[in-house]
Amino acid sequence: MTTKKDRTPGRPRRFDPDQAVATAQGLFHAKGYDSVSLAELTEALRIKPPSFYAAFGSKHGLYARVLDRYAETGAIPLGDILRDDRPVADCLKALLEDAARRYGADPKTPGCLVLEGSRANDTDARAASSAFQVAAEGVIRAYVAERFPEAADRVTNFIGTVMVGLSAKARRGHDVDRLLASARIAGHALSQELSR
Amino acid sequence: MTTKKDRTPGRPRRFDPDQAVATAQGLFHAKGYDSVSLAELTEALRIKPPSFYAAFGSKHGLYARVLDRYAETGAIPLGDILRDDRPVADCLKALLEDAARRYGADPKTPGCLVLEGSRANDTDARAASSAFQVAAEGVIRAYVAERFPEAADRVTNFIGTVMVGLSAKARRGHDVDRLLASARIAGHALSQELSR
DNA sequence: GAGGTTTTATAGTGATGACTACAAAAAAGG
DNA sequence: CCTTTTTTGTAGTCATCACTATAAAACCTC
Repeated sequence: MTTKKDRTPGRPRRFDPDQAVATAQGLFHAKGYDSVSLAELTEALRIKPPSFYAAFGSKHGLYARVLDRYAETGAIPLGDILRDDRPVADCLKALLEDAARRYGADPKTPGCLVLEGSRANDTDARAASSAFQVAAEGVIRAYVAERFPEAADRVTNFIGTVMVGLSAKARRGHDVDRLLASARIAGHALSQELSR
Repeated sequence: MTTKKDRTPGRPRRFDPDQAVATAQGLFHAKGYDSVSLAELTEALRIKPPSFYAAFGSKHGLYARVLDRYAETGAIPLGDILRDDRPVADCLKALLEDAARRYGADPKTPGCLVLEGSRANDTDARAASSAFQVAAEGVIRAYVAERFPEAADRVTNFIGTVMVGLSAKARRGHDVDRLLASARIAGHALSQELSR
C-alpha cells in the first residue's frame, strides 16, 4: 500500500528518503556525526545538496531521522530484555551481554550510535543523542526501582558506565568475545549488588 | 636555575612555552582536541599564529607536549597504586576509585585527557592519545599477570572498559560520588574475579 | 652603531565546512 | 498547450579551519 507512486503534482523524487536514512545511518554509525560531511552524504545518497535540504532540512534533521530509525531497528530491545517474570540481576546481565554482542557484531558499525553520538563535538547532535540515552537510562532505572528502589540509582549508573565503556572498546576494535568477557565480569558485580 | 634569561641572540620570547602548554592542557581537557581551534589557542596564549608555529610546529605538536605534561602532572600514578606488597584486587579497586576521584575532581576538566583524546575525530590526535592509553593498559596487564597470568587479559579489558565509562560519565557531568559508586561496584566484580 | 639572529605582528593563503539562489526539468490539473 | 507545483542540477555563498609569506622589531656580538 505504501508505494511511492501517489498522484501528487510536481516533479517526482528520484530517490527514496527512507532508503537515504538507512544509508546515512550506516555512515553516521561507522564514522560518527562530526566526521560525516555533507559532501560525503550527498555522494553516498547520489543526490545533490538542494535535494538533500529539500528532503531533510539540514544535517541535523537527517540525523534526527537516523536516530529514530536506530531506536526501532538497531538499538537494544529493552522491553524484551528487562522482564518482570525473571530475576532483575539476570535481566541486567542479559542486557549487558546483548550490548556486548550488538556493539561488536559488525566491525563496520561498532559500538552504539546513541552513546557515541552523545559525545559528538556538534552541540545539536550531542543533545539529540543524549535525549535517547537519558530515555534509555530512565527505562532501566524504573525497571530496577520496581523491585530494588534503594539500589536503582547506583545500579543504573553502573550499567550506563559499563555500556559506554563497551561501546568505546568496540570502537577501538575489540571483538565480541572480549566485550562479552567484560560484560560478564560486570554482571558478577550486579549479582552481588542486588543480593539483599 | 631554569630562568628564561639565557644569553641568546635574537629577539626574546614574550611568552613562556611551558606556561603555554599548561594553559593549552586546560583547554584541550575542557573541550577536547577537535573543539579547540587555533584561533582559540592563540587568543588564550596571547600570541599570534606565527609565534605559535615557531614554538610548537603545529596544533598536533602542542598536543603532544600537553599529553607529556598530563602524564606527569594529571594522570593516575599507576606506579604508586599498583603495589607488589598488597593484594592485586585491592590495588585495582584503588585504581578505579582514584580514577573516579580524578575524573570528577574538577568540573572544568572532567574525565581523562588521554581516554577522551583517544576518541577524537582528528586521526593524529587520536593516535597520539591512544599510544598513552595502550601504554597504561600494558602496565596494568603486566601488573595483574605477575600474580594472575590467566586472568590478566580479561581483567585488564574490564578495567579499561570501566575507566572509559567513568571518564565519559564524568564528561556528562556526573559528580565524584556517583563515579565512586560505580567504581566500587566494579571493584566488587574484581574481588570475585581474582579470588582463586 | 653595524651585522647577525630570532621573535614579533600584519595580513594573508587554500581547503573544507554546512548551506542556498536560481533556473531548467518533470510531473499534474485545467 | 498552458499554468502550477515540486524536484532537479549548476554554481555558487560565507564562515571557519589549520597554517604561512613577509617584513619590522628587539635582542646579541663585534
